[in-house]
Amino acid sequence: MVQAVQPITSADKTFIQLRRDIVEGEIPASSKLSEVELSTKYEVSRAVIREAINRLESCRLVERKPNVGARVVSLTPQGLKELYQVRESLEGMAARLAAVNMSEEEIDDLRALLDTHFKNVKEAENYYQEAGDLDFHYRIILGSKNAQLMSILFDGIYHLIRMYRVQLGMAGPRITTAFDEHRNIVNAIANRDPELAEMLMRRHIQYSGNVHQENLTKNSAKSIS
Amino acid sequence: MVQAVQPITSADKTFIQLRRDIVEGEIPASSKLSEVELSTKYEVSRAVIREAINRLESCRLVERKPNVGARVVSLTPQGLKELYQVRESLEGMAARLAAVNMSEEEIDDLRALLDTHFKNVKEAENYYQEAGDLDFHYRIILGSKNAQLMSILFDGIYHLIRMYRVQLGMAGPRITTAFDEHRNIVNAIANRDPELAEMLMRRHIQYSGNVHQENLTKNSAKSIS
DNA sequence: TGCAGCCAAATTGTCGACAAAATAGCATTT
DNA sequence: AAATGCTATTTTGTCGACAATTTGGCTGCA
Repeated sequence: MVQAVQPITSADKTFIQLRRDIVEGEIPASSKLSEVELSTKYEVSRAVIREAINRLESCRLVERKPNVGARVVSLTPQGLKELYQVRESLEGMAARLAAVNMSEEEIDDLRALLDTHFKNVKEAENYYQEAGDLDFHYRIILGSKNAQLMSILFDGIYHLIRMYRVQLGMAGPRITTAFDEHRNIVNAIANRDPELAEMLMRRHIQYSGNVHQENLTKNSAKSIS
Repeated sequence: MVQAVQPITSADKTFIQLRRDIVEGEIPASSKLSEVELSTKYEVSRAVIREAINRLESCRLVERKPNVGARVVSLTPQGLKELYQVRESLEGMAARLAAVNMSEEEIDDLRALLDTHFKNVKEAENYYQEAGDLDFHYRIILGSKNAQLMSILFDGIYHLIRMYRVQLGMAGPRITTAFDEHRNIVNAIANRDPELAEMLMRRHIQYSGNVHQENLTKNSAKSIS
């Protein structure tokens, strides 16, 4: 028996499209979201747009004021810092839980993934870089087997962080060092060492967060001058 | 000049009312939420109900399937466990950040609060217990000065945890020991010791989580027999 | 009896219209 | 000229109706 694909409503599609446009910067940060304007642009009724905006609000990608309207959130160094703090905490916990809950098979797959990425990265320096990093974190979060954790990270934090990365052009170098960090984390998980796995993951995210912070202040200084 | 109160829309009120009814169990767990039924019950249009349900979904209090409808989430031991794992992680981080970001005045206030609660608890054993505990955690999360953290905890996790507590009747005793734990956490924050504050907070939540877990399994065993 | 397909009822998804509120511009006053 | 108050316009909030989809039950057939 084939699993029937879940039907996607118009509101779903509009939400996903809108989210994409906001994250990728086609709808710029801090800009106002007019319901009528968007409903003509995306060719759906205002009700659909309203539902999409509501969902975007609960992702914290837009902010709404009653009777006034919705704006895309504005990007601030403070905001990015806060995001990374939450991410560090949650993914640290994810690594801790993964060290307990991941199956041996999942761990083997994760190792294989790392090898593949390593080869690809050596060949085409930074093409696979972001995708590889994402894959890695994605699997560990899945490995935590904690639905709340997954929901908060995948539906919320990750889109926000990506928004910062795309719009402030923060392609962290750090390729080879990040790779060693990834490998150490997998080893900790394979050794069923939750404390170490958490600690390594938290450090790993702290480092990448710091890099982004620096890029951000550098870039905003540039754009001011 | 007086700060104007933010206008509250019908959808806001309905959302808050619905959330209350779900958390307090007046709308039982796992029950279906019919839009027409609710719109007659709360005397608002279906559009308002839909918006409220959408927001409840992003709080993870209800689950929706396209073209089928929304159900209140079901309460499972696994679900409670996952919630406490996330809570431990996030509030641990909150305590860590509070140790850095809370002002001296806020710390003094927190100390005063603890004293007040201690007296009240001694007088009327468990009346102030829950409110006191809530107050304490609330202030530390505020003290983190991290908007993401606050939003995830206040808007999401806390209502869900309360739902479990109310509906599965988990009034943890643990009054005096919890008090000592609270005091130690405040001391760590006052000493500007982030690592210790985080560790103590995480333990504190682990303990209370364990108590609730036990109550839960006990109660569900009871209700089965 | 069991099962497949179909039909009817109920439920959700979408839409356009109206009501209420906020905003912007203009006139008036000091 | 600046500030205040009013009015017109725009924008959001709410509603009821229609369309699309699912669900439950019925009929007919093997």
